[in-house]
Amino acid sequence: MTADILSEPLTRSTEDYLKAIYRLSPAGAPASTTDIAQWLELAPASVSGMLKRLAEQGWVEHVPYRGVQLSPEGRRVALRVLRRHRLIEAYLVAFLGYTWDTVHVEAERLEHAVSDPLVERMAHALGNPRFDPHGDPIPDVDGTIAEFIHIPLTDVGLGETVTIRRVDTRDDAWLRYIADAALVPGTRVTVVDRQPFRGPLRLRVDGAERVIGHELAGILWCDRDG
Amino acid sequence: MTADILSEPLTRSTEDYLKAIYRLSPAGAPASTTDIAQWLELAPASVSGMLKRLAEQGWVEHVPYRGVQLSPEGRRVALRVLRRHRLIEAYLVAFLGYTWDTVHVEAERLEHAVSDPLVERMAHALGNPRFDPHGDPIPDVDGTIAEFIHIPLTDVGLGETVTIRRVDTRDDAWLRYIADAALVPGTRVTVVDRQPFRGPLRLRVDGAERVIGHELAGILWCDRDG
DNA sequence: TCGACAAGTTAGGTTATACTAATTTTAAGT
DNA sequence: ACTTAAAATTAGTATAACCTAACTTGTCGA
Repeated sequence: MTADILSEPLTRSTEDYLKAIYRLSPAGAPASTTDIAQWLELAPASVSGMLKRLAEQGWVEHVPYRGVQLSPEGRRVALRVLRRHRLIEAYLVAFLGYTWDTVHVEAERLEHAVSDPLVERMAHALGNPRFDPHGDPIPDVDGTIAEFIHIPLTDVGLGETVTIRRVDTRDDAWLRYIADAALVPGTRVTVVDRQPFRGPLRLRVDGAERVIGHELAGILWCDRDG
Repeated sequence: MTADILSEPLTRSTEDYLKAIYRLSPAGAPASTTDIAQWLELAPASVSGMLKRLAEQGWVEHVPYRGVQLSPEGRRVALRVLRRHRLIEAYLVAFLGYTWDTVHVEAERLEHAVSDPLVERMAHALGNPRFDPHGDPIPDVDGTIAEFIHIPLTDVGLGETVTIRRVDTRDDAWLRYIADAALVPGTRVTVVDRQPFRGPLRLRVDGAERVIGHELAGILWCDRDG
C-alpha cells in the first residue's frame, strides 16, 4: 500500500532523483535517462540502475527505453523537497544575510536535513511566502503548486510592457550580473526592439534604455499584467 | 600531509564517530570500542572496522585492544562539529521557537549539512554566545573550548549555595521535567540536606524548599561562585 | 599461573549507490 | 527495409558502512 511506500526511508539520492525528474518533466511528460544523468552529473548507467530501484519502490513509473514519470507518491515527495528548498532559500536571504547568488548551494544540502516542523517554522517566520528569492513558486504543504503563466522576455511582443517575475538560473555569476543590472523580479520593462537570430533586445527600464543579450532575455520570465 | 587529510571528504559517519570519541575521551584518555558502539547504537564489530579506517585516514590513533584517541586533526573536526551542533541548538531556540527538549534531534541532523559560513552567520545573529541552551560550552572557531569547572549537584556540600550551569542530558522527558521544575541553568540553589545511599536531596530554591532525586541531582552541574 | 569472561577483532555477507565497458533498443536517413 | 548513431540498459566492479558469527586477546580472581 501507499502507507508502506511512504514510510520507506528517503535517502538523499532518492530525494535528488525525484526532484530532478519533477524538474525535467514539463507538464508531466516523461523525463529521459540522459537528461537526468546530465542534471545530476552522473553516468547514464547509474541513472538506469537507480530508476529501476525507484520504480520497484513505487516512486516512479519507468518504461525501459521510454523514460520515467513520477508516481503520485513520487510527485508528493518531489514537491515536499522543493518546498523545503525554496523556503530555505527565502529564509536564508530574509534572516541570515544571504544573497540570491549564494543561497542555492546551501539550500541544496539543507533540504535533505531539515525536518518538516522546522520548515514550517521558517515558513511562519517568513509569513508563508508564495515565491522564493528567484521568483519560483513555493509548493503548498498539501502539494499544490502555482503553475507558471509566465513567458520568457524573448517572447514578449514589441512595445509590450511586462513585469519580471522569475529568474531561471542558479548560476552565481549570472545571478550577480542580473542583480547588478537591477533586472530582478518585480522590475517593469518594455521591449523596444529585438534583433533577429537570437540577437540582442533593447529595453526601456525605469525610463532609461538598455540592451541585453538573447540568452539573458531567455532567463527572465515575465508577466503581462504588471 | 595534513592538507591531504583535511581535504578528504567528511562523511556523516566520520563526523559522528569523531564527535563520539571526543565525547567519550574525558581528558584525552582513550575511548573504548564498546562505549563508542553503545553511544552510536552500533554493533561493536562495526565500530572496530570503522576505527581502522579512521586510523588509516589519520583522524584517530587506534591501538587494537587498547582504545582510540583523536589525532589533532580529528580533534579539530570533532570540535567543529560540536560548534555547529551547539550553535544550531542556540539558534533554533532563540529564533525559531524551539524548546530545549526538542532541539537536540534537529541539530543532530543539521550539523552535518550546514556550511561553515552559515554557522558563522548564525553565531553572529546570536551575538557569538559561549554556551548552548543546555549550558554546554560552544567551541571557538579556532577550536578552543571552555573546560568545565562545574560539579554535579550531588557533590555540593550541605548548606552551600550554587548556580546551576549545565544540564547533562538530552532526554526530552527529563528536559521537560527540569524546565517545568525551573531548575534551568542560571538558577541558584542551596543544598539543605542530602540522604545517603543515593537518596533524595532537599534544596532551597527561590525561598522555597523542595526535594529532588539523586539521579536528577547528578544531571545538574553547578558553579560555586554564583 | 591459569582459566574463564568480557572486550575487541576478523571473517564473511548485505545494501545502496556509484563507476566503466559491453550490449541492446530505438529512431532516423536512405 | 537496412544501416547506423544515439540512447538506454545490463554486466561486472568498487566503496562505505553496516550486520552476525566466530575467533582472539586481555584481565582478574582463585
